[in-house]
Amino acid sequence: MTRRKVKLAYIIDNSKRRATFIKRKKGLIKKIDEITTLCGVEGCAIIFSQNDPQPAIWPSPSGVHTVLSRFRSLPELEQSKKMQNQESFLMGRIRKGEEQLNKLRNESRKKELTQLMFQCLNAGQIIDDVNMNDVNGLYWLIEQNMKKIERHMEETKAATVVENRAENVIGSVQGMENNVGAMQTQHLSLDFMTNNNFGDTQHLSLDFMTNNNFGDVLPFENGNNVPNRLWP
Amino acid sequence: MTRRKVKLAYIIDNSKRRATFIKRKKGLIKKIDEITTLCGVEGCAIIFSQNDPQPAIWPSPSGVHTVLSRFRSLPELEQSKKMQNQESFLMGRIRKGEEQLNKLRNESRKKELTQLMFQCLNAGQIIDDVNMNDVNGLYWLIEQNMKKIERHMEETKAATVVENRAENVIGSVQGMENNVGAMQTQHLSLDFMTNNNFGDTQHLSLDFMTNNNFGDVLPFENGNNVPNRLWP
DNA sequence: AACTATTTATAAGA
DNA sequence: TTCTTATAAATAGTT
Repeated sequence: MTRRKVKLAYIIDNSKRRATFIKRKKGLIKKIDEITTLCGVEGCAIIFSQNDPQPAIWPSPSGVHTVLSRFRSLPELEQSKKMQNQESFLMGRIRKGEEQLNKLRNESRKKELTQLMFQCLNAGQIIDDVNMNDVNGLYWLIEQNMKKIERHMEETKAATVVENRAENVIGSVQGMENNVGAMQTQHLSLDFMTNNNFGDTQHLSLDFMTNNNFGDVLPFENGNNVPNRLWP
Repeated sequence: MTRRKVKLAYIIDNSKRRATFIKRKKGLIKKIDEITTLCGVEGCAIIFSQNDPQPAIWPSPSGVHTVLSRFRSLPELEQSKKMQNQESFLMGRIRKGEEQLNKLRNESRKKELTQLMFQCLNAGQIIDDVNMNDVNGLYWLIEQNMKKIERHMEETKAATVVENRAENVIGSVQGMENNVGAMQTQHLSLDFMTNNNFGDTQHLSLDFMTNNNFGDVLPFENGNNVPNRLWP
């Protein structure tokens, strides 16, 4: 500074502050321009003025793109030890969004499967356009429901499953594996009935074979893995 | 600069460039810190060094958070005329993500409603824990399906709806409005049947009243509005 | 918006 | 590298 060494604190006086802001903003941009040119480096800056809700300033031009994709492609947030802050807010934001997306995808897939299950129950059979992937999904879903029911039974010590109105589906699974050369096939027969909360029960039996491991579920990001989507 | 006026161009000499980078980076951060403090303004900067794939530098700490949420809340990307660049790559990324989220939310809600509809159809009545919101949703869903069916009939000129295997639900809606003082109530009776692709049909009739406009759907971001979520 | 007295930033040298 | 220092740049206060 000049004429007087200024003390580093919020400038109360409105016009003075505004003037300073404008001057320093200009200087800042110049500095950033210089460092990028001199050092062959990508960089950008954002500044919001306070009363002026004027958007922001972005110094370097295409730099923003490069900077941010590089930033994004960092191996791990952990690597950001060298960042002068603890955590990148923006990356956090994106990560959060992606988590939400994954969660929603899982929920969505679960709903699809439940719907498919009910459709099958309505039809009394596996309906035509159910592919292997969906059968895996159904298998997974039924397993989950069974686990839930088992937990619930454990808790309530209820004698009969049918009276358990909290759950929709009970099932029994018998598995049998054959190894045919390198190809592993499995025969599975599912036999389940519903207690669909409205008094009536329905039966469905699935019978199929596959060369997939039924236990395989696709790797989703967050906790409760759901086999992948039914409809693209 | 000093000792000599430096010409603004890429510094060829490696060590010289590195030294300059370090010095100027430090200076830059200080400047940003100063402007934010002095002017009560939020700002941040990212710089990647070039050979050093060291992540980046983030000057202001919590500033990043505020800066970016403000940046996000800008009325329109169009407003970014003042930005010294054309378009924020990162914001695009975030916006895309949000669009995906919204789309998925809508799909998800639609699946919930479809499931609920089938449950109702199974039960032959509106099941107990269906709230007004869900009834609105059902109404909406049925309307959508009806529209679809109508469009399809239009296209195929098919005489009977029951033979239309592409759709699940047909319905008829009769509405009647009374204005009771300031409070507007509506009596609606829904009467619909399904052709659930498996040969059998099911009937459901809903009878209810409300002081909501059934036509109201909650404002979702993208296109095809779906009434809001069934389960929190 | 321009001016300048000073403070700051920093290129080059040690 | 780090420190020193001469000098270029930035800018607070003033007009």
